[in-house]
Amino acid sequence: MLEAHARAGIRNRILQKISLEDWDLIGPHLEAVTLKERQVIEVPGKPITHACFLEIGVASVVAVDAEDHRIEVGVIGYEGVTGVPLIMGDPVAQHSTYMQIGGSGYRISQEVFSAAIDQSESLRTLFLKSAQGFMIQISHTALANGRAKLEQRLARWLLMAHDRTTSDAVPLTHEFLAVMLGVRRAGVTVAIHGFEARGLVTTRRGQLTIVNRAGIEQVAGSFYGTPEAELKRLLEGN
Amino acid sequence: MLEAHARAGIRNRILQKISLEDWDLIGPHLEAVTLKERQVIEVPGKPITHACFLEIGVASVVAVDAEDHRIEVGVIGYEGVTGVPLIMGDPVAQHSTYMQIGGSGYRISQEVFSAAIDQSESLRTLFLKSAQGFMIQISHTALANGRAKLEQRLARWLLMAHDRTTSDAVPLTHEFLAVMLGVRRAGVTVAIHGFEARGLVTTRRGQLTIVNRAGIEQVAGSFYGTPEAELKRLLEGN
DNA sequence: ACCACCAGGTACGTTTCCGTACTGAAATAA
DNA sequence: TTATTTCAGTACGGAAACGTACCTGGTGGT
Repeated sequence: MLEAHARAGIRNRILQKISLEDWDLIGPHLEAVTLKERQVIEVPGKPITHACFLEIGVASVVAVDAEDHRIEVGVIGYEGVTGVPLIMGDPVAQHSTYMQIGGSGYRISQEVFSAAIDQSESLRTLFLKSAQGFMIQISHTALANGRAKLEQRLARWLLMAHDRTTSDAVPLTHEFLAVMLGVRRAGVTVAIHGFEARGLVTTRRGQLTIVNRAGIEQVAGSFYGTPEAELKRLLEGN
Repeated sequence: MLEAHARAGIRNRILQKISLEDWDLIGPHLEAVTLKERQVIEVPGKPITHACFLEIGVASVVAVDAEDHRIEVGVIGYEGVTGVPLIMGDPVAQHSTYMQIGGSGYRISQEVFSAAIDQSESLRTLFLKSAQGFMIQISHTALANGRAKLEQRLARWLLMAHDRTTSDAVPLTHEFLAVMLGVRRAGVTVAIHGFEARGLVTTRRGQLTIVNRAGIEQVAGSFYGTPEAELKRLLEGN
């Protein structure tokens, strides 16, 4: 439950963009939630119970196929909302979604969320733009997966995570980074060593800290940036 | 222009699904078009002028970044419609879209298309489901790009093309297949030889014919199939 | 304090695919 | 027909990443 006057403290970009008139459809139905790392948000094939507006933390959206091949196709943080299929009118989750970096947010039930989108055109426009931004992110994941080297993909991932966290620390094991990128754990270890040697990051057991973001951006090259710019255009734009 | 009684001959799955009431918003504004191979449909960063309902042929949707890395993220045929961003309320193309296999279809101007979606909720629901299906396709392209071998990705592509064509012939050079998959032309040549040796396809200069579809499905494994099944669920419903 | 476990460092042979490039054959244009 | 271009076949060294596996040191539990 969030009163109109409480909106000041909100970080979530989408919630911020909701107009005062639309706020009644959403705000009063929000429930503050803590989201621990590994907490499951959506399960493939199962109904989506809530949409979740993240404030802190990073959620991973992972595509899975029938033979259990899996790879992360996108991440969601304070700039977006989980439950994209709901926006598209599909109540069923297609992907596995879970918290990769713990945090907090506000959630709203599927029923209220879907009804709000149906009722308010301006709300729908907003959420559709958010979904479109996410779609662009997925496209560029496909591009990076097909064209980029491990090192570039890792750099891209770190930047996307960094965008969505408040500190420079990325509290993740090499193992999890490897699962998300769809590569070997050992491959991630070696790549991180490369970053460390160049002074781009420092590491600790289960944690990695970004020291030179510009340097990491240079490694990622243009595999990073387009979805971020496009989301900005979609939300701020015109 | 297409009168209601002319709908019988339509192959496009989305047009087929438009209700009689909604048809007035779309049908009378359709313009029959021939779509030659390589014909450009959307250019990244430029406004989308039309949505295009394909009847025959296959369109490639290609993600491009600032350094001109490019890879195909999805294909569209008679099961869908080009101009997905329009459905999401974005008038600007993000991807490069062009005909990969020539054919024909019906197009409708952006203005009329967008207005129709705004006006009719049932129409919007239909197109959103189509867009959601396309998003799933992109996700699985990302999965295949990250996890599958060249041979599996080639098999997946051939199956997706085959689904969208009327004959078993795929009139494409190895060069174009390579561009779409983001691999070397020589790599495609070798992979096709493998298929040929196993009796899965026959080849001619600039053309490839599918002989044993089941065999190709076996090669692709579960990298093929999920988006197709999900689209069916979305459109045929529940 | 001890133990069990987990994260990470490292290694090695192998596979896959790349970059490049040359050749011949087929289609197209002159 | 001949010339030209395009497409396909093939080769070779090399880079990238894989699968696997073993070992060490940090961390948390009891």
